Amino acid sequence: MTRRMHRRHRLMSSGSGAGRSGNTDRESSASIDALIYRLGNFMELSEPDKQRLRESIVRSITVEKGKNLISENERPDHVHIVVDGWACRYKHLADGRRAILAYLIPGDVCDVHIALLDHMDHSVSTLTSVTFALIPRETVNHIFENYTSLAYAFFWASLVEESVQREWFVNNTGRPADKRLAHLLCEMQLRHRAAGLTQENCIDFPLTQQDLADAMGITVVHTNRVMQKLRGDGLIAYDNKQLTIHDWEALKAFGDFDPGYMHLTEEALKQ
Amino acid sequence: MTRRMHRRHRLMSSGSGAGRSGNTDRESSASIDALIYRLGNFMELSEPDKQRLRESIVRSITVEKGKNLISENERPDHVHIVVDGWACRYKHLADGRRAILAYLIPGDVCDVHIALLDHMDHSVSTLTSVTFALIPRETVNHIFENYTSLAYAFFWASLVEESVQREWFVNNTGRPADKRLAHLLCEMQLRHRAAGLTQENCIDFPLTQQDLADAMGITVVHTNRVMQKLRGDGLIAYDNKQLTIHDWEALKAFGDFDPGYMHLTEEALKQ
DNA sequence: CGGTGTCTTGACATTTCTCAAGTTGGGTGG
DNA sequence: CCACCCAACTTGAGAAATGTCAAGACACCG
Repeated sequence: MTRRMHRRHRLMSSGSGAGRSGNTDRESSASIDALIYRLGNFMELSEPDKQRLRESIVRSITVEKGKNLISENERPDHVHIVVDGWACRYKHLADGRRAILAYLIPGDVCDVHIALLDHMDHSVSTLTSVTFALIPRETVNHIFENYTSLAYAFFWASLVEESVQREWFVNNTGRPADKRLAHLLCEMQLRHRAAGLTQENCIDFPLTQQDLADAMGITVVHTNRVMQKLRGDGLIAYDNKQLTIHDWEALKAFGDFDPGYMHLTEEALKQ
Repeated sequence: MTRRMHRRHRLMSSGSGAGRSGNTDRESSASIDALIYRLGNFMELSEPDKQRLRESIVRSITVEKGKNLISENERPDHVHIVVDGWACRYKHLADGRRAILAYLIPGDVCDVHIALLDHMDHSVSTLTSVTFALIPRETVNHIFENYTSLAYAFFWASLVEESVQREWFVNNTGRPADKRLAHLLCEMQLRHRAAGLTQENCIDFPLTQQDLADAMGITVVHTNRVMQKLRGDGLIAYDNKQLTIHDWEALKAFGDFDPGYMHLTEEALKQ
């Protein structure tokens, strides 16, 4: 009776990779492969389902660095999916600081929430220049109501995001700043790997120390010192917006990083 | 084409309230009204849907205080719903401390995750003696695949929980301990009110200071001092496991509490 | 070549932790 | 009914982590 879905891992559909960096013109044709790749982590999407997703995209837009895409309390008409670049969820604190709740990288859905909730409870803005693919809200609702397997896939993605949010909570609540940073870097490395955006132990890392500080809930000054410590200990290197993890096992151990919460497949973990 | 669901607020079905405290024998008949009440916050469930939910419950269990209900990495066979008492989600930190991720009160679903994910990424345990209603996982999957409106309702509950988790993240990451506690108490008061579990400005509050400390990521000692401060300032009173909020507006202001993230209806907010 | 954003450094202030020792209150066996 | 026991709550004093402020260094861009 119950058709169980098993987690399966598929390579991205032939010949098309989620844009690595810079602007290839593939993106302007609303490449949603990053999302399909990600959803495919949970279940194998059928060709018709994939096609359905691709056709749902009405257009794609590019937003320059540091701009608000969605503001708290709005109800956007479209669901946005990151195709290229880094964005973040955030809220403002009473004293004016910005609390970053999540980093969004290619394949991440910014706002499924608005398919069901009547307002955004946080904002989304870009940390680099970002390209988004847009699906009308009505289309998303239509998908939910007519294609169970796609609905499952979106629900799955949402549950995984919730799990990541819980781990961020644990990270910021229970670990000192140095381990906190180590843990965060481990996660970003793995998420990039799982999205096919990494060469070896190196990822594009265009964030400023302020961006990191706002996510970890510490000051820039302290972020700087903690970063120097990790560098000094030979765990990481950072140069020209490229982050290199010199000693993955050591960084993982130091940051108490256990990737179980990311719900990745075996393949994505090893790769 | 798209049938939009509007948020509606309904009183609990006649004559039955979510168990207030103590053990009434109503609970042993697998009262799931707390959940129906909660889901009903988003949309009016049809009578057949309500019936479907009630019939899904195969049994209810009572677990004594301080016991693990679900452990990390397990995949329980049933979805658990709190009917009476307080439980929590938590993870262990490397140094042995416990990080509480969420408090679960009547109407909260402990583990929908396992309908889609293959393992729990955190544990659930009781903070008081707790009664749970159980729905077999297979039944939940069946509901998802055959009753769109109920599936929507569960998805909605999951999105709201995610939103609450984000706010907990902001709270612990961006606010000092005293405001953190004020914010937490505001939330618990409102959640109880929205679940019909409050008289005036007073709620059952059976948590120890250790339970609070583990949720806020501070030590018991500091929790104690901060609590005294709120009491000293005349914001709250705490006696005999009853929490009284003397000055709601002041507590709200002090804790920067804005209930938007809870996605409650107007009615639930005013009441 | 100057300017602006980002990174880095130092000295001192504040929050929170640690440890260690009471105190209180409800429950339980004699 | 008393005596004691244990969990929970309180208190104090000193230590550690992180914040604040202020200034200088670096680097990229127009």
